[in-house]
Parts: sequence; structure tokens; C-alpha cells
Amino acid sequence: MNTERQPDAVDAILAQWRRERPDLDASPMGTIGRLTRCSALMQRRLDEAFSAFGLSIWEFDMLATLRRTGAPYCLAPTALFSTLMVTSGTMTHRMQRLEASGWVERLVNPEDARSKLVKLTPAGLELIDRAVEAHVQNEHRILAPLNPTDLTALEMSLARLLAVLEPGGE
Amino acid sequence: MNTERQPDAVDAILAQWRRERPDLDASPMGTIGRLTRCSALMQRRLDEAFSAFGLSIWEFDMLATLRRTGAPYCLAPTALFSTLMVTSGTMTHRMQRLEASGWVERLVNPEDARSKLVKLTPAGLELIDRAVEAHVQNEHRILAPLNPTDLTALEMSLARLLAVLEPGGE
DNA sequence: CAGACTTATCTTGATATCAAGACAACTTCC
DNA sequence: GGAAGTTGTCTTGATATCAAGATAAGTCTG
Repeated sequence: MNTERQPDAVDAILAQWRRERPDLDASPMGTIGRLTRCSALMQRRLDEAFSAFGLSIWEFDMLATLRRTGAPYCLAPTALFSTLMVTSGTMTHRMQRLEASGWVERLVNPEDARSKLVKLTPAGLELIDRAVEAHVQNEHRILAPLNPTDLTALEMSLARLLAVLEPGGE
Repeated sequence: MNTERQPDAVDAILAQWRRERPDLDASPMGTIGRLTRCSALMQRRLDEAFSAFGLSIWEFDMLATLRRTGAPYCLAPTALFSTLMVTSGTMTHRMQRLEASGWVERLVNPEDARSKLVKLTPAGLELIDRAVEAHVQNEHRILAPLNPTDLTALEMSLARLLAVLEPGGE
């Protein structure tokens, strides 16, 4: 495998730390710095596709989570905020916004009166079905510059890292 | 290289999409989903180290950026918000907070009266020098479960992805 | 079945962020 | 040197987020 590459912004940061704090082994800053930066830049690229549908990232995530559970596209708030890694208070706010936009509705939960279920409306279903197509196309476009070998290596490396980071991941 | 692994949360999401939308090739969702999730989980792990010093992530990032530029630990606001990928308004707010905490001070810029330079105070320097040590140790600890081969592969994959995503990256 | 505990959600108050616009200080170009 | 354009920062107003606490509904035990 070819290991040559052009220096990037993170290399410059590492060089600064080597000069200022030669006592530290800052190598993990390179890995983690690139992870953070890749993720931030990726979110911006993804947002470009969502905004064409008038959706922000969190709106897309909410609707997509409901969509992929399958008919009747309905979940309890706890399932949503656990999956999406936000607090219950944030979820309350999000549900109110999406309900006001007409993309979800709240239903009485016959099995637990503490919950009100969240369900995609027909308009929400139609919207997310179109948006997810554009989203997947956009993702293909973003990753297109990577050749299949590099893409597979990236996939595998991230899976390994995720296994290390995932709560309960051993 | 061993390519076997246990299914993770992202695999489950991909399986849902295959069932619901078999017409879509959702494979990039796996890569990008893991990237996003790794980054989010990583931020939480990093935050644990910062909070021991009473610092939030953005406070650490600000002080560390000033620290690694070397003496006199002084930058113009534009250099800071460009590096840290936030808006100028956010930077104004951050500088006010750090100044109130006594970790930075604002100086007249002799070369450009539109700027007031931001500089680490002695207290800020002392704090970030301690915090960055703990931070680097923490990063080593987080990545320790990865063997050297996997770590190198991750590093290389992220560098390639960053080159693709970085504005002006070709 | 009643009290004690647990769980699911919502409320409240504080913050951090951005977008857009205001404004003053620089720079360019006649 | 001065008008016109550019740049660097701050202000304003709207949002999204979290932590911590409140509240109501479910569950468990004796």
C-alpha cells in the first residue's frame, strides 16, 4: 500500500506541538484530530443535500430514523433519543418542531401512558423518501474520489475504532 | 488482514435500509455513519479529561491553539476562528468568556487597529500546559485497544479522507 | 393493595452556535 | 489624497442543546 501523502493541516499542528512540547508524544492528536476534522467537514457536505429539501441535519436524522423502522413509521421518544444520542429535553423540542412542520404526529401509546408515540405523517414519509435518495446520492458523490481499496480500508478502520469506542464495546 | 468483526449499531441501521429501501445502495451510509458516530463518541471521551481541569472542549481548543503557536502565545481573532472552524461571532463570544475567566487577555494590534489580539495570560499558559498533558495521556488511553497495525491503517485512511474533504483538497 | 422505587417525558434556565448585518479600519487605484 | 471596495470584528436575534429538576405512570414487594 502506498503510504506517501501531502502534508495537511493536522501535520502542521503536530509539528507545532513537537516544537513547543517535545516532551509529549502527540501522535494520537493526529489520528483524533483528523477524525474530528473529517466529521465536521462531512457534516457540512451532508447538509448541502438536506438543505435542498428545507431540512437541517437533525430533522433529516429524526425523519430517517422513523422511516427506516418501517411501517407504521412510529417510535417512542426514548427509542429516538437513545438512537440519536441526544437528551430527552432535546427530543421534546425536536418533536414539537417536527409536529409544527406537519412531518410527524403524536399518538397516545396504548401500552404506556407516560409516552406519546411519534409517527411520520404521509407528508413526512413522502418528504423523507425523496430526501434520503438525494442524501445517498450525495454520499456516493462525496466518497467517489476514494478508490475501492481505500474505501474498504477506511470502512474497516472505522468499524474497529467504533468497536473500541462504543459503550460496552470490548 | 483479518476482515471479520461483530455486527455493530451501524450494521443494524444498514439492514433496516436494505429492507425498507432495497432500491438504494446505502453502503456509504455505513462509512459515513461510523465516521459520525466515532467522532461523537470520541468527543465525549475527550471531554472527560478536560472537565477535570474545569475546561470545556471549546475552551481547551482555544487555549491549545494559542499555546502551540509558541511564545508570545498570541493570535488575531481571524486566525483563531479560521483554524477552529467557527464564525467570527462565535469567536467574539469565546474570547469574552476566556477573558472573563482570566485565561486570555486582549491587546491592541499595532499592525491593524481593526483587530485586538488574543494572548494567553500566565495563568492560561500554566493551565493549558497541564491540561494538554492529561489530554494526550487520555488520547493514548483511548486508542490503546487498537494494535499498531490497525492504528496505522486508521491514520492513513483518515488522512486520505481528509484530503478528499478538505476545501481545496484534490 | 399500598408504599417505595423506577422509568419516561417534559420544563426550566443557561449556553453556544450561526447567519446576517453594522461598522470601522485598511487598501487600491486613479 | 480621496472615493470605492475589501477586510476584520462585533452585534443582534433566532435556535439547538444540555443539565437538573419536576411530574406522572408503571412496577415490585411484603
